[in-house]
Amino acid sequence: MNAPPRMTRQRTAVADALADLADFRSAQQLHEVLRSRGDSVGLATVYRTLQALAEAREVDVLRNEDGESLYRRCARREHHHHLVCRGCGRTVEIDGPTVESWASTVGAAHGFEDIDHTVELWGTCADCRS
Amino acid sequence: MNAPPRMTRQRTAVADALADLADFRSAQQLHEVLRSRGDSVGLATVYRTLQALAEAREVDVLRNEDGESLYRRCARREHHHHLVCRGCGRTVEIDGPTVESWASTVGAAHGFEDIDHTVELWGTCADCRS
DNA sequence: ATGCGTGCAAACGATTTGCAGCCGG
DNA sequence: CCGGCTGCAAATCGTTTGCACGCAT
Repeated sequence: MNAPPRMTRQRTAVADALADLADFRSAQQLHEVLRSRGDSVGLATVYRTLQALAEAREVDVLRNEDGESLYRRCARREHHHHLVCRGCGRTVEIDGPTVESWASTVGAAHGFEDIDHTVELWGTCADCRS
Repeated sequence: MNAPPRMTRQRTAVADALADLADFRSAQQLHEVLRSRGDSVGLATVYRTLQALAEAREVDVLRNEDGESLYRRCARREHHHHLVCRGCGRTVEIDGPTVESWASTVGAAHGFEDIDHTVELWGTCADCRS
């Protein structure tokens, strides 16, 4: 059994920041947010905490077009997809229509197993356009 | 107007390697393939060439789960998706069903523009499983 | 000739990790 | 008190870039 994570000041700070922010943010951006809030936390700790949260499925992770990891505390815990603004990270949770079953069907048809799929939408939101 | 690329030994070597290989490969893997073939090419040149080929849409690029870029010379030039083996990069080109229109519809519905989408399937092929 | 293309090594930027000290349970 | 957490700095690692030289055109 994994011991539950310790409630440290830093972990709380990161969790709080994620709870407030509604958009996908990089570890570095979160680190900056924390710093400006006064809840300064070491960058390495931010990375470690986000990794832990992601593993515990408490936050969603995805990679932007530059390959950076972005994190976000999503409303629904079930599997879903996102429409993310390239500029500010603003996010809209969306339902992948039939994607799920389609994915495993196609995969199986070609002899592949453990099928996983990536379905994300990127765009520019109204604010970032003006 | 952009001048057409010069036909150098290195560019030819990279293009040939891509033509032979059917699977998605990283720049470093290609560099190694070239080396073992005897067509040694500088790693930086491999990166630069792949970048150029990608820009010219002669090869497809996608990021694996580690954020590395993988390249492949796809059969069809039109937009399509892939089912890629996590182990060996073996690839099957697939049609995204209604994804395209679905993407822009959803995007527009939320006030987003310049919608782009990522739809890729990852799995383990029969060979990599045995 | 001309300047794009190359190789090499240094520079980069995001992320990870080693290690000594701290503090939550 | 004890071992997981932290912070910091050093180490990774894929990828990019500066620069002097070579070669395709």
